[in-house]
Amino acid sequence: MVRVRFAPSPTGDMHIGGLRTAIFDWLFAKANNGKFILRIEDTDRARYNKDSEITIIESLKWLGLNWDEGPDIGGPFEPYRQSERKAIYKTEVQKLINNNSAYYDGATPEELQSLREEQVRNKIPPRYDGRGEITEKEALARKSEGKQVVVRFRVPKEQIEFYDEIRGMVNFDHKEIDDFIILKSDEMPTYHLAHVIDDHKMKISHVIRGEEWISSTPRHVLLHKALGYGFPKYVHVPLILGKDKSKLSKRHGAESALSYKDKGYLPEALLNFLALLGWSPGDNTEIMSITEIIKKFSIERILDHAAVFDPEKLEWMNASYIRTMDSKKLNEIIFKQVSKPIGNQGLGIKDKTQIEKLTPLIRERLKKINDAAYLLNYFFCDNLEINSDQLLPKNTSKESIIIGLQKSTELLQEIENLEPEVLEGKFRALAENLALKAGQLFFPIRIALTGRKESPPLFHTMEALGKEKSIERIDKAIKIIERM
RNA sequence: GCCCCGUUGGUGUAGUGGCCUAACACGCCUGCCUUUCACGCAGGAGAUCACCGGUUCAAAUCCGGUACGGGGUACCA
Repeated sequence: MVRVRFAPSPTGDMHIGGLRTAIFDWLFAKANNGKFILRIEDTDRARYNKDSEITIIESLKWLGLNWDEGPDIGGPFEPYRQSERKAIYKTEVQKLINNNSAYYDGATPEELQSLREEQVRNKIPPRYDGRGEITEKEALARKSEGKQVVVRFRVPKEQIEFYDEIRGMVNFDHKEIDDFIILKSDEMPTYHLAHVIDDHKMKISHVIRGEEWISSTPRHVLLHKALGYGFPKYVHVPLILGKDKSKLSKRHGAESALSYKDKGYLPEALLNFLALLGWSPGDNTEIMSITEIIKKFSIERILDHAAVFDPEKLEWMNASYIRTMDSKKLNEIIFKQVSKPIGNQGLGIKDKTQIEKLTPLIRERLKKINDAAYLLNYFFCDNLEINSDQLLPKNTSKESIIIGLQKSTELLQEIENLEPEVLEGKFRALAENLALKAGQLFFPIRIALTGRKESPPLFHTMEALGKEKSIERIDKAIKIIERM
């Protein structure tokens, strides 16, 4: 039975890198009919952030990465929050102490610091030498005096190796690893101890996590052995780097998962894109439904090197999803966006039917959903701002533009139903009568109607805008030109 | 410093010893379509597969070294 877990620390926002790891976890579980478990690793009280867990859960839910067991829904191995599992860790630590695999240590942070400094000064690798080891009795006495005591793991003098599913055998010399802390002075376990115990107790089959964990895996291997546990399979997935090839961080702009939601990215597009960072199906297909990705996903095809995050390609993929999206759904999400207040990337629109006829006009121009407000803006504003210079193309005289616009309003007045094909025929005829090229007439009209040089096809815009508004805007443009 | 992991056009990937005169996608450029933008379509530029050496009849693919990049070296995860 495949059981994988995503085990974030609630110390900040969920980032793209973490999200990608979660995606691989989830994909692997789904591909193998396994279980996906969410476990919150909140053993660091100093860095703990209350909102973080909420953000993490929201991010995963947004992407549709649903879990089978977790802190919110429980499961057969609850609790799924490490801070609630202290008793379990304590028992296991006691076992370790009893069989001499771990010891109490009374060295103070100051002592540790000076030891480290001395070692660095002498150009020897900074490593703890076990000087603070004390007996259980001494530890108890110290604690009652209010002094700090930790528990350290006694690293055995043996060669350590483990098999990484992506990279193969990895070897470490025991000299590289010093006696590390497994229980902190606040009686919280460290990550190393806690996750080993939990992965075992929760019957995790595959530990899928970021590459940054490779160097500490020997400790985990040792811990598994000392505790008498079996081993999970290790899968260290490549990191995601920023444009400058450094680990993705705040420097690279808003990269928290939820910020992509705010920016108008579709969850299915983000998922698809992220799945392709460090993995590929092998046949060069890129746009894939979630079902397809699950079907094709395998650990063997995960790459062993980091990938640079390219926001431009993400944007392309997002736009591609928007283009092929079901109309009803597109209407829905565009409306959701533009119904937001004006200051919040919306247009304050209350009536959904207003959007339905406009969706086809902006669909292929939309890269991100929150671009909708800009693209739709001129359909809804009452006082369109017009850059007067743009009304006069260089190749056309002021007079002929005025005449063209005037005739246009007259023409519009006569037409009953504004159908694009009909409009186009009539306006082309008008241009011909006035001895103007189509563009010479259409361009000023476009500016008058939209205030912009680019827009959806003119006559579709006219139709959407309606007769009254179109005439009104053209009249206004004529007045502007006359004043020039 | 020490340890570990990597290295195919700017970016993501394909490639698992001969089909590689290196494929696909994003981006970039040109043209077509068109009333503009976008979409779409047709082309193009861009990689001596990090470098050096070895194995082999044959290497992007296997081995070694070097360089470069990344990660780790905490009472953080």
